[in-house]
Amino acid sequence: MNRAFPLPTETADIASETSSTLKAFGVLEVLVRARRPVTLSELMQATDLPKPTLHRTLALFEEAGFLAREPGGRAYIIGERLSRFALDVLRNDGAAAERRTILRRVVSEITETCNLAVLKKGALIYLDRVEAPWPLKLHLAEGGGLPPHCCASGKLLLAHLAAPERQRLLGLLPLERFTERTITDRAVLESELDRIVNVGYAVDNEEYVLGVACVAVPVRNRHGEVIAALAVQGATARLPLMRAIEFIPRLRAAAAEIGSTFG
Amino acid sequence: MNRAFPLPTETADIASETSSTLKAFGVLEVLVRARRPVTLSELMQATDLPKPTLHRTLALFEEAGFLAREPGGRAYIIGERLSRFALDVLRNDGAAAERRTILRRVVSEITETCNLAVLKKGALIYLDRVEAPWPLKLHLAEGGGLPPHCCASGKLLLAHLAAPERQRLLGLLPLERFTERTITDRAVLESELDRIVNVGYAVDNEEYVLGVACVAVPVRNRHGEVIAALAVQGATARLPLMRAIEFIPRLRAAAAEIGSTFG
DNA sequence: AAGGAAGTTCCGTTTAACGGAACGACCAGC
DNA sequence: GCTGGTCGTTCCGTTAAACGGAACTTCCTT
Repeated sequence: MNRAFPLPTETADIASETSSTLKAFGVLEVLVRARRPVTLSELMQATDLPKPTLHRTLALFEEAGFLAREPGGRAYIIGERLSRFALDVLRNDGAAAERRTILRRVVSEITETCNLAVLKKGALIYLDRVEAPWPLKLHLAEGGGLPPHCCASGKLLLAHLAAPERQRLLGLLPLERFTERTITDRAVLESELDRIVNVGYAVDNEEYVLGVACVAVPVRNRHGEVIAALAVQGATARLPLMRAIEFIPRLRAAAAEIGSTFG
Repeated sequence: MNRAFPLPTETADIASETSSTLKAFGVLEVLVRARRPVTLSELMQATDLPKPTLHRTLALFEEAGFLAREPGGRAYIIGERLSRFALDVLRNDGAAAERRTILRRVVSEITETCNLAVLKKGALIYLDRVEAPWPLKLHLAEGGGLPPHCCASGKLLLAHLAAPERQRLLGLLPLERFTERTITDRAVLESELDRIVNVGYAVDNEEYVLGVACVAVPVRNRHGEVIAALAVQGATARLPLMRAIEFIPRLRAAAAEIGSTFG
């Protein structure tokens, strides 16, 4: 099972940890940083833990639904329960409060609704959202998330995926039509994504809901990787796209602040 | 420190968990679902764990940077390390995104709930599941999985096990009765499994829940081995078995796509 | 100052975690 | 089919971490 790329091993030596719980968490951290299914022997190399210990730990997590096995293989992947847990963490952690403060400040300055979103399983999920005090509100993404091909944040995050990942998702997304402006052609969407990477922001000009426009800018971590999208949205009657675009410098500044609240 | 709102307590009893690690994880799950800093005594109520145990667990996480204290208070908040961990989890979901996208497309085409499942320790476990937008939903398999002898995916996966393994499981499964259609006779089940292998799909005609029908087809890896089951399920009022069976060609196509996403 | 509730520490007991070693499954080359 | 090697799984005697009742401290409240 010699894979081309070794796992990241920056982690402090997990093996010397006395608590079984922290050891287990260390294993999960390694596993989660690999962007692919991970085998037991890879984890042995990355963690220096003895084989039976690792095996026991992983079996425990599998049993509990935090991990699962790659079907048809033996490698471990992230389970449903861990995925849910992660989303809860990002929505509720202390840094979320900080991010919300930043969001609130932007909203009060530009008087339009802003939100912060990530991609989860190919759908756009809001981490947070602050409404501007206009009577005309719209409620999106109650549960499962938004289709990424027709909202500014979604297109922005698609645009910044690694090339192979982007290709695969593009090949699979249904590109459902919601308005006459929704991009439903794969080639058109692809060139739109390229354009987004170049100009550094994405727009949604009534592509999902008639009368609603959006502009999104990337939120980057300290390594410059795009990890979330910050967007302003509003009714075009009040916020025509041209006006939304004027907010971009302000959004970028907030995105930088927000980015620094992520590890 | 009596707060106005109690913590969500839906969690399965953490106290009865034998593994210290899972106990600890359960505590984190509770903590993370609260939308605010959480005190030790609140966690005592929510988890039924004894005070010193909780205190030790929390101190451990605090020491390791997974948790922190509310500045100026004693309540626990999410730490930097847990936050980073969560972000890594969400960024890891490439393959899951792909599979879910395929599932979503099928669901939007046939407008019925679909799921992807595997056998784990003799129980049927959902890998993923996408609901159709019908008001009448049913929630199955929250935690431990479904009995395989009375649902389409379960029978399908049993049917494609290697002969000795299949025999062993058949000998062990309790074949509990859930409706008057549940197959509880070992010989009958066995011939049903043989039939399933021949026709290439399995059905559940109200064998587990009255009024719910299912059809499942195999998902195969590149070697042709059955590694998972793709199933459509719905209320018979809307989805009588005959209609579900008409979806089989569509399901097969999706199963082929899904199969190619596995190693 | 007293009473109480929440948080912390102590420490003898218990039990889960540990990991070397043996075993089993799988694959490749012969 | 056999053989050597790798990876995953299980066994089981040993060890040390987790356990939790009880006592203690801190910080409110009255």
